[in-house]
Amino acid sequence: MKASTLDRLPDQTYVSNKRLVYGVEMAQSDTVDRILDAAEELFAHRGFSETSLRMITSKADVNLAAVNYHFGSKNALIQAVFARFLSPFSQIIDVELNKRENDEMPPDVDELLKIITTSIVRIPTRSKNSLPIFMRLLGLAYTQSQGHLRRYLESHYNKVFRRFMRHFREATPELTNVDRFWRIQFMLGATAFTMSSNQALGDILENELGVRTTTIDIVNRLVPFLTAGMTAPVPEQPLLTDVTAQ
Amino acid sequence: MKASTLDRLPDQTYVSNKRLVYGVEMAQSDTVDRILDAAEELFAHRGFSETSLRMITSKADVNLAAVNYHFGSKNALIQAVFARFLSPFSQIIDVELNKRENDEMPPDVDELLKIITTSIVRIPTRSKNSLPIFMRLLGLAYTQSQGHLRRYLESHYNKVFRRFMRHFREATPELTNVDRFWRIQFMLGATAFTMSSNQALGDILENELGVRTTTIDIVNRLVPFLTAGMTAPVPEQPLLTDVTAQ
DNA sequence: TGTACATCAGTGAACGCGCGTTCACTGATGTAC
DNA sequence: TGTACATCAGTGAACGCGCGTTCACTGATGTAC
Repeated sequence: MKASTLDRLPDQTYVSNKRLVYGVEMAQSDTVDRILDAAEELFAHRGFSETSLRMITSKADVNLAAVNYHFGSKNALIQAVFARFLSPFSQIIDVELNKRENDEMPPDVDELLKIITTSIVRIPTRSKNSLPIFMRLLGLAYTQSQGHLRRYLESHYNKVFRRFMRHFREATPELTNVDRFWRIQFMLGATAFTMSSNQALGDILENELGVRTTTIDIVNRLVPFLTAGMTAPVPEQPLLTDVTAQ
Repeated sequence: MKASTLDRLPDQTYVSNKRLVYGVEMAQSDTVDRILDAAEELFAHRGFSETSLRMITSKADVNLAAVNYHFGSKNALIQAVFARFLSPFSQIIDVELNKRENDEMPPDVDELLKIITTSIVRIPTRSKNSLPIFMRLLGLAYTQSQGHLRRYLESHYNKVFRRFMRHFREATPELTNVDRFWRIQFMLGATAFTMSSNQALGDILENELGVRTTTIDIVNRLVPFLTAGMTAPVPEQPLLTDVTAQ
């Protein structure tokens, strides 16, 4: 198809000019992918409210109305950006958990974290920045108040999330449900935050110590930190007592 | 009402009516505080870009133009909201560190975290929600991309931050500079993120397990988690190897 | 002491701007007969 | 096979709206002489 198009270059009356870039025919509905690519990068760098459709469409080099034509609204575009990462991720995680559930020994905290990190690394990437962008988007999803996004994520990925939480419960039988809940939030926080400031933090470190850190380096440092925190003994005496009940 | 108020306070005939509410003289420029109170609550709940000056001024019950009259711009208002929390906080931290620097034993990681948490709790509060609001604002400061805010915080609080970092370095001599840098980011992340979703996470937990968690409860759980992560041994073998150098 | 002027805190209305969304329209391709 | 109509993927221009900011103005209080 590609070759025949090139062969018939003189009478390319069937193929629109827009689809012919450097003589190569682009994938069908190229526009949708171009919008998603531009949107995910701008969202990751600036946040959702701070990124306008005009920024996205001019970066993607498509018409302003194309976002509403293909996605319906800005909010639906935000959700689509997440779906493109999360659908393969949740599939990979499901496969991994299926494998482990046949084992005689249930995975411990360290192994669970390794399942997540290796699954993330295995998401099919579109560029070498995909991993930090995905991490940063996850961080933003948690910290920017986007009600529609929370509802969307909950309705689409709640099942795999709960399945994973069940494994965490089995891996930490010594924790109460409340302690475990908060420690999981701490883990998510350390991860989402670090990944969301990934680039900026890496630049600071390079300036100060002259060392370049890759996303994979950070993950390698993060896992032992999280494992230690997750499996730390629960102190008997609280540090602060709640005099004001605030 | 006006006459009887003035009867009971005969010496205050110069005080304007606006300053006399329920017979109590308000602090000077009541409007400024009302704006700050409304702004900090709305910023904490919705984020900076998502909160308009019209929301703030109508909640504070002041004229729309009053924000620009007293603060100059929306960005300057955001900075003022932070200054009201951070100025007392950095003073308290300075006093605490002065005390400890005369000790023969330098503080370890656990003690350093306790200094921070007890200092935060000691910030003079204006309402019983001040603590979660402050925590959430700190989280937003890190995760929302507000260049002006980062520059402001850096120029005003960099000194106390670096002083604290020096103590962390002395408390963790076994870590390389790079390892320590990233672990400090993990700590900041877990804290900022958890605190910034404070309210929402507490609601989820209450729904699922029927338990109410206060901000102080969360801090009590966070400190042992962070201490364990910060002092975890550094593994000799990396989990993932950097084949793609991404 | 009275008068003139200055300063301060606040106000109401308007400004221009960028936003997400809508709409009528086009031109290429697909389908029915 | 040719013709008529339908569908699809856009496009250009405009829409109304809410935004941060500005500006001329007011009325109370402070200061100088």
